[in-house]
Amino acid sequence: MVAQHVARDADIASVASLIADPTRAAVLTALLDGRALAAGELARLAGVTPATASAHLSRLLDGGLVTVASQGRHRYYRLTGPEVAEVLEVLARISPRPAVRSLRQSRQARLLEEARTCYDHLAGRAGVRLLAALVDAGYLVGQDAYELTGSGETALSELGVDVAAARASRRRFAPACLDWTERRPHLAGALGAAITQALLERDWYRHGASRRVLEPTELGRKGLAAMFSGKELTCSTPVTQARE
Amino acid sequence: MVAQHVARDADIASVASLIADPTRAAVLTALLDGRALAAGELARLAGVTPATASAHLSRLLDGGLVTVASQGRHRYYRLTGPEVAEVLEVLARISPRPAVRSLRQSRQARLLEEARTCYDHLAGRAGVRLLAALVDAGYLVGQDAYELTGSGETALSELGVDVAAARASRRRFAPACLDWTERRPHLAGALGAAITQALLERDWYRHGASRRVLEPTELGRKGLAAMFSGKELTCSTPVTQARE
DNA sequence: ACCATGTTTCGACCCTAGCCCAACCACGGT
DNA sequence: ACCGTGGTTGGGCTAGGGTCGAAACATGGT
Repeated sequence: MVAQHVARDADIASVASLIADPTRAAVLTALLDGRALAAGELARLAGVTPATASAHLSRLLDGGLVTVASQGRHRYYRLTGPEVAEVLEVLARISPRPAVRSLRQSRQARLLEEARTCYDHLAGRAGVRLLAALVDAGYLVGQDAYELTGSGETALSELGVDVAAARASRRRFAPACLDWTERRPHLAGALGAAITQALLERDWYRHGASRRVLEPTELGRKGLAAMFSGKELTCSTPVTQARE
Repeated sequence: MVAQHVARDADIASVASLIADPTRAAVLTALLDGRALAAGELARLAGVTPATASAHLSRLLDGGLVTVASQGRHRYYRLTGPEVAEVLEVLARISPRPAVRSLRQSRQARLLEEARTCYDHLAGRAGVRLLAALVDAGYLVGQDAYELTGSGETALSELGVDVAAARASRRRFAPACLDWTERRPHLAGALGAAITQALLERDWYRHGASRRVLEPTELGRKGLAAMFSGKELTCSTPVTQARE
């Protein structure tokens, strides 16, 4: 007697098995900031030999989770798209938070919780606070998906956000995304990405050592404080700058 | 030399590995309608012996993907919550659509595409059409997340939807959810669930043989046509009723 | 032409994890 | 108190897949 209802669903097990391996998960996580990385770099980040990494990348490629671009003798891998990043984010939401072991890791964890990119938009405490501030200021209205008000459009344009381009994109405009660490929403979608880009271009935030971590600059602290009349958006007592 | 940046993220690999096994994926999919099923029933659905299923369920339990309730000599398993269902749904979105093999499977697939539950709300072509109709009728406004208009509140209340309860729920009220098969949004969240419940209670839709499939009744066709002044919401040429 | 660097392929090893069978435990009914 | 059914546990088998070293392939620089 065989299974009565053969699942006629998509084959989620095959995709899940691609993410299920710790090495591949590390690779995907490393790509979570949306940038393209070379195979060797990914091997190093994941802590395996190039041979092993290559095998994994080949499987991820087959599964359509990553795409590759050859450039000279390098091969740059990147996530196929936001859908893949979303899967990783949603998985993280129901994954056990690992116990912190070492001081170095604990610092890393705190940095990630404070401010990071979630594929291409600001997440973590800073992301949650930013969304709250934008709503408080009357720049955004809505609940789970937001719309820009007139004053919001002006304010963001002044910041250097290309609102028109964000609107023209085929992506959802300004959906909320439940933050993985904060369990409260931050701003995602085309607008979230555009704002984050502007923050980086203005040098209000900078990529940290681990790339996904974002750190506010002095300029950024002041700029944000001015923009939202003194609301505390950045971590006032910066995480101790231990260098390893 | 060990990995340079040990990922300080959640351990997504462990959760993914729980979903990665075809048998466990089948079990989770079977639970995707939100109901609680007995261990033996799940074993039968997944096509394995009770012993095997028990081992799998035990792992899913450890991983927090399912919860269990003992009732007499039965043990009823259910998904832990909507977050788990969301993971499965999002995974399905980037999973390869399996090639249809047999006629029986093709029928199943068509039924699933036409109308099904997505955890606890209507999905598939019918779900997408329903959302479009609700927006067209001016009952819902918004983009990625919706709000109920005055006329919408009246209309849905008449249908037997408990809008107040849906609003009181801690869940997001009326977010859009990108449909896995249609790639267009259907209505999710507390309101989506409440509407679906009302449709079932009114006997406008009934559970199909495979439980996740929903089929409109004659009453439902007429009711929906009247409610939306003739818009075609249900499949006019019903899928051929082959009985195996 | 040659070498150095980055990447993939091949072969071999090991180990995890899924499967079933059989026995055991738990609960209900008679 | 006894059986029958539903469920879990332990043992043994097997297969699939992750790992690395060595070698082949590709590209760029000298």
